[in-house]
Amino acid sequence: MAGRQGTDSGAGDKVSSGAKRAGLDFPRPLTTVDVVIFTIRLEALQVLLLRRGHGEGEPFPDALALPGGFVDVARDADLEACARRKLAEKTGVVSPYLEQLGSWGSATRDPRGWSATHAYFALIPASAAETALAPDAQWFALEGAGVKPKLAFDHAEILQAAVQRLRNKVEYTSLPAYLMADEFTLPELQRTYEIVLDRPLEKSAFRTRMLSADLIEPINKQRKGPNRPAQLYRLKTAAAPVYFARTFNAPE
Amino acid sequence: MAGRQGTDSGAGDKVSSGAKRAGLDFPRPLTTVDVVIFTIRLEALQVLLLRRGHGEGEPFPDALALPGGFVDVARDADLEACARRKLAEKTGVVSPYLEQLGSWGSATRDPRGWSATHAYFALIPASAAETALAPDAQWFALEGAGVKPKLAFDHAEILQAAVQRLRNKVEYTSLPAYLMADEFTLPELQRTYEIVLDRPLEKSAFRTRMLSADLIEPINKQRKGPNRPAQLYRLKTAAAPVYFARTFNAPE
DNA sequence: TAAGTAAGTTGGACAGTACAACTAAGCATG
DNA sequence: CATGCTTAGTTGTACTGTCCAACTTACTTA
Repeated sequence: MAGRQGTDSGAGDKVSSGAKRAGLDFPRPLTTVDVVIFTIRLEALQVLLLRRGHGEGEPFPDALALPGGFVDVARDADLEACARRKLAEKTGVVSPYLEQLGSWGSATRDPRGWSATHAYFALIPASAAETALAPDAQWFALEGAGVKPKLAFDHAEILQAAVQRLRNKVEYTSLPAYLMADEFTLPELQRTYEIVLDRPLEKSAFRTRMLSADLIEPINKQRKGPNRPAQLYRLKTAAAPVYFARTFNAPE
Repeated sequence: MAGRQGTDSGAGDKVSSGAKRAGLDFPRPLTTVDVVIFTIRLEALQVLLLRRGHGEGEPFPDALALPGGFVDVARDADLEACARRKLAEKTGVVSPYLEQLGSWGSATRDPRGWSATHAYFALIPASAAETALAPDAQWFALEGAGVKPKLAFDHAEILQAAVQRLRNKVEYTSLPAYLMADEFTLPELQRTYEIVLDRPLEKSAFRTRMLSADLIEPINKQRKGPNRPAQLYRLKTAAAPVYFARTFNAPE
């Protein structure tokens, strides 16, 4: 039933007398936005988590949680702006890759009442992962049972969905490019893919795919190391990710 | 922006005296769920739309809109249950393919105030597309400029996102199987793919892909027509869709 | 019996990955 | 300065699955 409304109300929801209209004078769910922020640190995929406070009425005191919070109807023009705000507040990072992940809402996920969260996931380069980090924020590797320690709300589920979505898309997109610094070598990019996918990739197929995509371009510089120097590349367009027509190998 | 909900409500969110906790005693966005319901009718991909009423305070009177409405915190255990409820109310269909599409929220999408909708998309077989259809609901083909006539809210954008997501996934999944009747032939399945993708597919590659996937099984029956009869198949498991390792051809 | 149409098969060309061996360029060691 | 080690990058063959087109099969209609 597409709820009709009482008199209403624009922005201030006066409850019109006896009109029982769902949504306007019925209780509204809490609305939050959470952001799963990934980076690569120490050869591992890591997520930014916050230690929650323990003020009065605060659920899940001292637990770890994803960065996020209530939508501020006065400050946030839309959901994505809200997500960017929370991202910036916690990392100082301006505009990395940000994608909507999904939403989770139920009567029970927040002890304070029916609540729905809009989850986003962001990829930021390791170089930006340290700067201006909020004091209550910390990076956690998610290998094995690493981050399992119970997260607040249903954030463990959201995090798992984010990892799954990321792994899935890395299989056939150029998303890991957003985890790289401005300049990077092909072996570094491949390593990033391998860390996210948690499996080794074929060197020559990987190079063929990346080089034939309209994704990166060589710059006039090399990365010197103890061995043969590697050609440095940079992203061609800071724009949209590339979608490949296949996964790397049988997804099974 | 005024409107706090007085004392209220939900699962008991008492507002502690003077505590100014965002979200609890701050205004909450409206929360809705919308469902994009697809089927194949008359050799075309079609969507279910509703003609809105024109009661007092109703935004977008008489406009077309996606089926949906406010989350009912008393009846809906979670968002997906809410989506299934709305799906059932409008089509009578019980449990087709239902996937979360994303969420749209902003200060301006609903004239009544800051609102966020959780969008789902559903696939139902043509056979079920007629039964128990709500009186205000109607199927619309979305060829060319078919359904362009302005939809309420940002529903045009949501619909476009749904079509894009569907087309994308059809490229490398077995989603169209959920648009089929219980028994179907391979040419019928291929035709469904072609309708959704709006381009012809190669017969032999299509057959190879479908038959080598663990998706369908032949039944001991044939579809008789004016020409050579076709083998009938059914879905092996009513369960999860199959993901193929490639798209059908270069997506560009 | 012949023509027509759609179902289903077959085979060669092609694209991109899988696998493995190879060359290239730097460093460290003696 | 030659040798060996390590990583960057290339080459070539095998294989998988699509692309493309011709072919066979089965049934209807004239």
